Amino acid sequence: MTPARAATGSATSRGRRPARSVGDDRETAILATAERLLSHRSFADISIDDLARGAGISRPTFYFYFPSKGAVLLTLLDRVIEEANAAAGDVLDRLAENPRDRWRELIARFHETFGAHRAVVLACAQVRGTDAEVRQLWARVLERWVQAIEEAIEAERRRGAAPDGLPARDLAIALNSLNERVWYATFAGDGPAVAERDVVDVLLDVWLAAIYRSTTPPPA
Amino acid sequence: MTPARAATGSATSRGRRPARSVGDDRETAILATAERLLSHRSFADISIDDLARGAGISRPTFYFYFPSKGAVLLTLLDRVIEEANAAAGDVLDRLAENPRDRWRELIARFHETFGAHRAVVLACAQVRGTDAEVRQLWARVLERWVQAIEEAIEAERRRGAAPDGLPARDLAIALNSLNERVWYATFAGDGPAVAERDVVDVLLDVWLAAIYRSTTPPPA
DNA sequence: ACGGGACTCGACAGGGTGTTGACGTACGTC
DNA sequence: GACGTACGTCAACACCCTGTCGAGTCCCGT
Repeated sequence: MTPARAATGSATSRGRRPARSVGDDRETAILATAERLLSHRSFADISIDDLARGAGISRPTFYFYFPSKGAVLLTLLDRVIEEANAAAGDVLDRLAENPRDRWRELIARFHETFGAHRAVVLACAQVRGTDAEVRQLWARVLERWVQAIEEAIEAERRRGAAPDGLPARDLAIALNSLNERVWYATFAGDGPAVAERDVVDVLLDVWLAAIYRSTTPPPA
Repeated sequence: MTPARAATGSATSRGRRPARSVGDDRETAILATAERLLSHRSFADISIDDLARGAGISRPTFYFYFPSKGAVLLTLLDRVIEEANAAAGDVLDRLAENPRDRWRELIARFHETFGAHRAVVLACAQVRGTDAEVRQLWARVLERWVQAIEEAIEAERRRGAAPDGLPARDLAIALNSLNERVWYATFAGDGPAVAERDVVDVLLDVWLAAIYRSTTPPPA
């Protein structure tokens, strides 16, 4: 078994020599099938057989590429996270320039990335309860984001732009949690949710209020 | 089939005459078994056979009482929600007395109720993705809470205690979402979470900041 | 004593998962 | 150009869980 491995790392397995084998196509086909099916029905309603047939292989062959259905989702999630991190870039380092605009940019970038892959995000949220690997990956990623936000808040406090208050880490956790749940509701569309058009501004408003106690934080 | 029905309604079926039949005990036993097992393993890892054996009956007999595993959880959730609503009482009507204390009371009451039944709450959050009935019940309940908070915010704005800003409904949705996700993380214990001891104060702080832009809202 | 509702379970059908073992097929090697 | 070897593939199997059906038992009111 070569193709499928950790998925905790970054990308597709670095094959030794020739690369571009048949299996590479198949693996891609499985992934593509998964994301496609996910936009029409829930993850639980997709069987391994569906994935296999969609990729033009038999069910046992699926196991040659991935150890389980969950591993496929894990790989998909991994990619979305990469993309989100890339989209976020170094916005947080340029906060002082214009806090409001930078925070908005950060939230908007995440919103775009998650929105573009809502099927994957939604599916992950749904299996997080049952799939330990997805849960752990998400926990690790969240921890990084929380730390980044925590540091940004502390920097804003140091420069006197934000008042002291809650421990920065607790605030960072709360704010990240807020976004996660609000996006979930907006993308899932069941239950009370903020309209997709407004969600970035709503989140931004709560973030600014919680961090600065003001909607117009002072620039450098 | 008498015992198990909607579960959307309030409590156990009002039997016609004699009541206290064997089935009543069995139904209770199933419910109790479910809540007990839930505190040791995830909902997905509990089979109907486990529930049946735990209640001292065979698997087919289980189906006499509940149409599915999900229906058991639904009933459990129903009870927790009743309890939460009862615990919340009319706090929101007495907001103006002392906004900070009342909001804190509201959050603390919910915290206590959910904390006391964390296994059920956690399980519901996990199956919400797969079980349509749980999802719908939760959506309905959330809608009620959102409306209550929305009205409270509007009342605070009318009396001049809270500034205008985001549409009250959007703010109410965001704040409810915040609590839900933060509690989930705290109770689940995986991934970054606010310590259980601090969670009420952290939530309160964000609520006050978002609603009043201040930690010390003015009393009547 | 009897009809019927409450209650119970053995046995089955169906569908999903994960594994095994054998079979092709390509390609590097001597 | 015969030969190993690793890649890629699948039929068939064992297993577990769900939901249902039909055949029972027990008890209560008439």
